[in-house]
Amino acid sequence: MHLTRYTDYALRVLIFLAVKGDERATIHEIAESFGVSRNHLMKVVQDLSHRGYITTIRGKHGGLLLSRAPEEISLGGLVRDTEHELGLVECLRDGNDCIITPACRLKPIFNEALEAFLAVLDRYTLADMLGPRQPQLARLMQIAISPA
Amino acid sequence: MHLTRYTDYALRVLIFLAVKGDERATIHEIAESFGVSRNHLMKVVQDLSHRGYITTIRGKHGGLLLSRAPEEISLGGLVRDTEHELGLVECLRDGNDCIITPACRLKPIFNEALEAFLAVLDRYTLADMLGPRQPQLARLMQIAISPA
DNA sequence: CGCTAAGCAGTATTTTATATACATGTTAAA
DNA sequence: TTTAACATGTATATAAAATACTGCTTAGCG
Ligand code: SF4
Ligand code: SF4
Repeated sequence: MHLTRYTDYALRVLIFLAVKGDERATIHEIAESFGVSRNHLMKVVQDLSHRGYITTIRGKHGGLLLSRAPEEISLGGLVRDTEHELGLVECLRDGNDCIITPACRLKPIFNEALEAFLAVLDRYTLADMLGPRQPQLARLMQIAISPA
Repeated sequence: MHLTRYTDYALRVLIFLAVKGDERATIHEIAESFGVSRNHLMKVVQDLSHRGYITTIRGKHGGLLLSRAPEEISLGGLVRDTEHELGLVECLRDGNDCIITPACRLKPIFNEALEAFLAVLDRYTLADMLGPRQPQLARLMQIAISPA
C-alpha cells in the first residue's frame, strides 16, 4: 500500500511554499531542491493551482505562492484531491470482474478503513508541518531565509 | 492508494475455504472460480500456509483447508501479513533520499493514519465475511454445497 | 510398482502504473 | 524584443506487480 509520489510531491511543494512564506518560489527551484523531475513537478503544480491551493505567476520573476493560509490547508483534503485512485481493491475500481462482488462484505469494510485513514489526516493541516522545525526545514531545502 | 491483488487474492482464498468448510478445495478450483492466475494463487497459498492460515495436503485428492476457525482470522492481521510494503511514502521505505526527512512531520502522521486504517480491519474477522450471505457466496463461487 | 493428481519452488516474461523526458506554446517583466 | 517563468500534450523509461513457464516432490490409487 503506497501513496503515489505525485501526492507526496504535492505535499513537498506546499511545505516548500509555506516555508518560503511571502516570497515566490519557482518550480525549477523546488525540483532542484528535492532532486526530482521538474516536468513531473510541473504537473503537480498545475493540479494544485487548478484546485486553488496555490497561485501561479507567469513571466519573468514569476513563481508560486500559497493561495490559502497553511492553517486552511487540510492534509486529508489534499490527499483526497491528489491521490486520484483511492479504490483500494478491484471491486472499487473500474473494470471490476471479481465474481463475488455482490455478496462480498469486504468492500464496505475497506471503505470504512479508508475513511478512518483519511479522518486522521483531516485532523492535520499544513501549519502542523511547520512549527518549531521551520528553520531546520528551511536549511534542508536550502532556502535562504529572507530577512523579512 | 491500492492494496495489491496479492492481498485481495489471499482474502478470496480464505473466503472460498471458509465457505467450503470441511471439504478440501484445490488451488486449481479456486483459480478457475475467480478467473485468476493459478500460478500467482499458488504463491499466495504457500504464503498463507507458511503463516499458518491454511493447511495444505499434497498428492492425489489433496487440497487446502483453513487451519484456524474463521473467527480467529483477523483481517488486520492478514493484511499486515500479506501486504508486504506498508511504507506509504518514500521516507518509510528503503532507499529514501527525501532531503527533508529529518524535519518532516508527515511521517508520523502517515503512520498514525495507517494504524487507524489497520485498527478498523482489526475489528473484523473472516467470520464477518460469511454470515447470512454464505449461500449467495457459494453460488457465486460455484461451490456445490455439500449435503454434509 | 507405477500412474496420476495434487502442491512446491524458482525463474522468466508480460502487463500496468507511475514517473520522467521531450517538444512546443504562452505570458509578462525588464 | 528578449528572457525567464508557467502551460500543455505526448512519448518514453522505470519499477512493481501479475502472470507464465519449467521442473520437482508428495501421496493416493489401482
Ligand atoms: S468483492 Fe471482495 S474479494 Fe472481490 S475484489 Fe472486492 S473486496 Fe476483493
Ligand atoms: S520526509 Fe516528508 S516529504 Fe519526504 S518523503 Fe517523507 S513524508 Fe514525504
